[in-house]
Amino acid sequence: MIEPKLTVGQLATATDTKAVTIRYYESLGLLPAAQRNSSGYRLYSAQDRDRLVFIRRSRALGFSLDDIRELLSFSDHRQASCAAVDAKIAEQLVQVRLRIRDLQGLEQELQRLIDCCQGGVIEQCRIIESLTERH
Amino acid sequence: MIEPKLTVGQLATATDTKAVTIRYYESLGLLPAAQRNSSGYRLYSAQDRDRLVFIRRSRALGFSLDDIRELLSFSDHRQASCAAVDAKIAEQLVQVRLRIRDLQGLEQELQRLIDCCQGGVIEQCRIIESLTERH
DNA sequence: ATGAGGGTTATAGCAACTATAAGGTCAAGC
DNA sequence: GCTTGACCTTATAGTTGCTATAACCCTCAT
Repeated sequence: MIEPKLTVGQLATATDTKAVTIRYYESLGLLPAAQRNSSGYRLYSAQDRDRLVFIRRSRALGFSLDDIRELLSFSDHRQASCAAVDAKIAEQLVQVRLRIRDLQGLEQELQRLIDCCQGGVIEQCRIIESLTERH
Repeated sequence: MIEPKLTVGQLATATDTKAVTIRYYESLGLLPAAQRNSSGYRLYSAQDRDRLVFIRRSRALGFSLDDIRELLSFSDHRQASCAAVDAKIAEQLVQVRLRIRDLQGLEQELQRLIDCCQGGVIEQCRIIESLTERH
């Protein structure tokens, strides 16, 4: 059984991406220039779909498109050591953890602000006051 | 004692902001058009500085410049109820918590990826494989 | 008077899309 | 056979919150 090729809209639906985003990735070279049918429509194979899934999964994990370009080039060198991949994932984990700590700081600050407001008018509102104080 | 006015660079230093950013805020109307000296240099009062501190503190808490525009307008209506301010902070807290949960999901995913890699070559690397699987 | 270190404006670039315009294609229903 | 609507094409501009660059002006110490 031959694989059916997908149009950009079908691929978009299949991968929960927007068609414009797919074309955007192509324009950046993250996806190869798609095959075209006789009237210029893009056609995608299962392999193209896999590559897009890879990109979207990586994006969902917080990698930048530049990071992803690198990850993709790793995945194209099937005989290379996977140490570099490992390192890249580990570094991303570090970044994510930093960001979490960051946000937990904000969370506490915001909670503190909410706690210190007793209602009433702005003039007496300790929130607005707090925001004007330097740290 | 009269207040000394600050130049943009001095204000920048005093508030840990960059001069360009201050001018940018002015261009957006977040800061009022600054007073100028005879040769066109911007001059800032303590009140201007307070407003900038407010903006920067709010940015540090993750508010967008649009949010901040709103917060500033609240703080300019000193007799209004602070309920709206409260609500805005509470909403931001919700968003921050969502983002934290999000990132904790990523954290686990990344950890899982790292755990499943046994070293070796890319071809056998379960990380790359995992990234190509749809969720 | 010259150079360093401020200041001024306008414009372009960054990431990762998203939106819009202006048009070509295709399958279905009448 | 024709129209309608949903798709496709490209190119360009907008989004957020800055940052960088260019090209110029001002001030002060040497």
